[in-house]
Amino acid sequence: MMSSKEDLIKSARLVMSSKGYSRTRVSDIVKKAGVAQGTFYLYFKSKENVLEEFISIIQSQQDALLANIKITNPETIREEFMRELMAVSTHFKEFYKENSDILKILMEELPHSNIVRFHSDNFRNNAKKIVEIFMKTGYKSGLLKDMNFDLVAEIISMSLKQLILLGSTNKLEHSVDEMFNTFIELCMFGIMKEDKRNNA
Amino acid sequence: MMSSKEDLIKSARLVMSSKGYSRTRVSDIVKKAGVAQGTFYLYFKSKENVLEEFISIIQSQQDALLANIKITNPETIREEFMRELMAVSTHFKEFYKENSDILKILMEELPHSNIVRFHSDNFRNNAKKIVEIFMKTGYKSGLLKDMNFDLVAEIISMSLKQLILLGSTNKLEHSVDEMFNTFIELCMFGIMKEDKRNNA
DNA sequence: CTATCATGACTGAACAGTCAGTCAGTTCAC
DNA sequence: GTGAACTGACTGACTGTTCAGTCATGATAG
Repeated sequence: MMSSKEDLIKSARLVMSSKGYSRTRVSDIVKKAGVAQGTFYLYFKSKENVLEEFISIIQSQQDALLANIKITNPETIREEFMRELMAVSTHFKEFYKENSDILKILMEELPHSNIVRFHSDNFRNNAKKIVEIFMKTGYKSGLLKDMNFDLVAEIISMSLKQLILLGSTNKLEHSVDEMFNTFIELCMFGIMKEDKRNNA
Repeated sequence: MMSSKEDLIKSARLVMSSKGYSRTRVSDIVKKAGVAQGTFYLYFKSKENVLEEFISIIQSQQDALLANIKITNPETIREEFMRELMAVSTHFKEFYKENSDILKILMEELPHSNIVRFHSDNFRNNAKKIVEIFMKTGYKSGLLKDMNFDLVAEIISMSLKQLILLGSTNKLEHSVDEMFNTFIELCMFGIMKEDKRNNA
């Protein structure tokens, strides 16, 4: 048996991720949850308060994600490095799959809602930080090129973000998993043939 | 001397790209344009009609972009290929810079507005098509690896899209130009050192 | 005089948020 | 064991506001 609050959150995730926050009516949410309009306001101060609820869900999920990610040690060999990269990317994928609906809602509102903006830096920076630490480790081990890692981390976490949005918008020719893996391969090796590179 | 309609479009670009379509009020637009509420409806059937206006602006700009892009011939050598790649990416950058505000508005509304969705496939496919043709040409010339080019084109155009969004949201530590160039480098060569690759 | 362009007060629908009231369930006094 | 008193989750009709869109009227130019 689900509580009314759980019903409401579940409905809000569903409706808001398909219609977007602004277009979603409180009446849509309560109708889907099968409760009265007033019940909504027993559990949420306002419509916007739902976003805060979402943020706290993401924050706790993110803590769990970070706890699972081990940073490679600097003496890592290539095989070890690749194995750990795969492990990290698998954790990321799972996190995104679990929360793609909420993440989509929050990211769409990010530029327009002060509440979301206030909390979101935290998430973006954490994603970026993981990528960055990972790359610096790879560089120290002599596996990666010398690049502007801050910049590359920004680009990679930005693209991952876009993948999340696409993932919840279902009209994809390729699965998110497939895109995720290819994206990582692309970032690691590029599309240029290696034997042609030294001609430059 | 600007016409009222030009004023209104300029204002709509400004307000909608910062507040988003749903949160923008017609009264915001007319206030910024310095005309009365009724004047808006002399030039636009409805608020939503502004989006259609935006779409037609993008479509004509896009036609100009496509006209400028030459596809490399299959016997291209590496230097020629890279030069053409740079030329294409420069054209893209200019197109994005010119229209980033409108593109941001349309992309945000894409999952929620039937009007935008209806027209947007066109734009997304064209961006993807250019990337794809370019890669296939590179592959035929023996410069690029054998990959799932449809998938890679999807990923690259998706990331470019995200770059546009970031470009109009000003809170960036790196310039869009810088990110754009690094992104292309990343896609071409990856971050992995080439001499380590053959160990796999 | 007629056309076109512009105005801004007005309308009505949609919506977020409220509140007086219902009712199933629980406590407790006798 | 009965019923009176109490609780609090839940209801949905209601309210005040916001806002897209209208229209009667005014200004200006040819």
